[in-house]
Amino acid sequence: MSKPGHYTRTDVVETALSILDEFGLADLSMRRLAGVLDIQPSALYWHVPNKQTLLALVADQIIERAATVDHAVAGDWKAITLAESIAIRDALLAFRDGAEVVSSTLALGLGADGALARIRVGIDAVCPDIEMARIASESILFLILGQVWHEQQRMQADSLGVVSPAVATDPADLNLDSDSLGFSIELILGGLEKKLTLNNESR
Amino acid sequence: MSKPGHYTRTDVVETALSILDEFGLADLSMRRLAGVLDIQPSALYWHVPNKQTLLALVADQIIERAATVDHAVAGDWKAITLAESIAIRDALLAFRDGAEVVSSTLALGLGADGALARIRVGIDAVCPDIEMARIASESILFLILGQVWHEQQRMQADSLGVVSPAVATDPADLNLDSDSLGFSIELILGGLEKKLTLNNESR
DNA sequence: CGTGTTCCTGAACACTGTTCATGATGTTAG
DNA sequence: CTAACATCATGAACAGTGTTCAGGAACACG
Repeated sequence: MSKPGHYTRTDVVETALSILDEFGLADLSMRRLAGVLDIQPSALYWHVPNKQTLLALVADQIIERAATVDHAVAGDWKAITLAESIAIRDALLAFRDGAEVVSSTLALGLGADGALARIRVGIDAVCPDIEMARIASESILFLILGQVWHEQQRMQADSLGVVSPAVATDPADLNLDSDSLGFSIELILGGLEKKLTLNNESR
Repeated sequence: MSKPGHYTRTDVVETALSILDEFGLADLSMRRLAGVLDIQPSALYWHVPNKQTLLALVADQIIERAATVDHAVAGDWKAITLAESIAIRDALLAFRDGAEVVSSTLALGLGADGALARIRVGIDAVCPDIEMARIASESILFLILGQVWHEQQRMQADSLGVVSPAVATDPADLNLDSDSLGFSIELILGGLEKKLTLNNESR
């Protein structure tokens, strides 16, 4: 990973992403990143104004790599939204501490807006109330982030080997967590559907 | 805030809580905490093994102070769950960066379980499937944490005065956010109710 | 009086993000 | 060909961070 000459901003972000994935957010320091690139830490500040925006760029990369969902073939709006959510979930899970990185940069409003946009497409199609669509989409995003964050933190705790192994290595756990998210989202979509039909009947 | 003699663990947590509320999580360092107590930083490590568990104790304090909800007078299970959720939301909002602190310690599994327990009481009463109740309760908790975290981060950004004031000081925003949470939770509770009645009809 | 617990001191270690003056490249213009 | 310029890097320093550890003062108990 040590190139001969000069680096570009993309190289820096890419390397940061690989460090994040291998060693976790806690070990992603500017000094370590510079070390991997065989560069002085101060050199990073030519490519990036500070660490926070570096992390924002990393977060953008993570959700940009979420698998694309074919809306034409995916089915009705609920199926589309669910598929899109699962895609985002998988993208977060694909990188160590992915959920925490995206959560933070999203909270700071520094990026990672693509996730919300992707969730909204299915909902906007059937929900005329724009405010209602916004709240529902944000709720789903919070659900994904919260659950994946929780799961990834538990993975790290498990790998450090402190928790009880009886619960930790339950073979059905991964599937169960995957179903958990699907179920939670179905709850929201079901509730939304209910509210939508009620609004239609009242006219 | 400087006592004459020795301090107890409660004093340390209390002081940490006050620093958090006044200056925010970023400014809550062990050195600053020690300074307020007029004590060497190393002295803190007699009361507490490390900063993370200190923050966990702070998080516990925050959600312990959530207003109690009278279940007898609050109404049906949906009203109870909503009231409990609003109480937790208010507790998080009562301290600066409250949502971030609770989120982190909850993700690390170091405490703050009281929040989940409070949300569950209303749901457990009507949902026989224990796994279903768990997922629904966790979803609501993630919703609360995500939304309040977002809101508090925006408050700090506003106070630093960088964002556009046109949107920032919208007078209807606070009420709107409060309604947002209520609406999101209603979505989940509505979806849950739907699933429950379907299960009942199928027997 | 001596022993033991409780709480704290002071110094140090190994980090962290960030700034700044300086310098070596390579590209472009006169 | 030379002078200027943007690009990308150096190396040292600043001001902080969480945490550890040997030691010491104050108090209670038998």
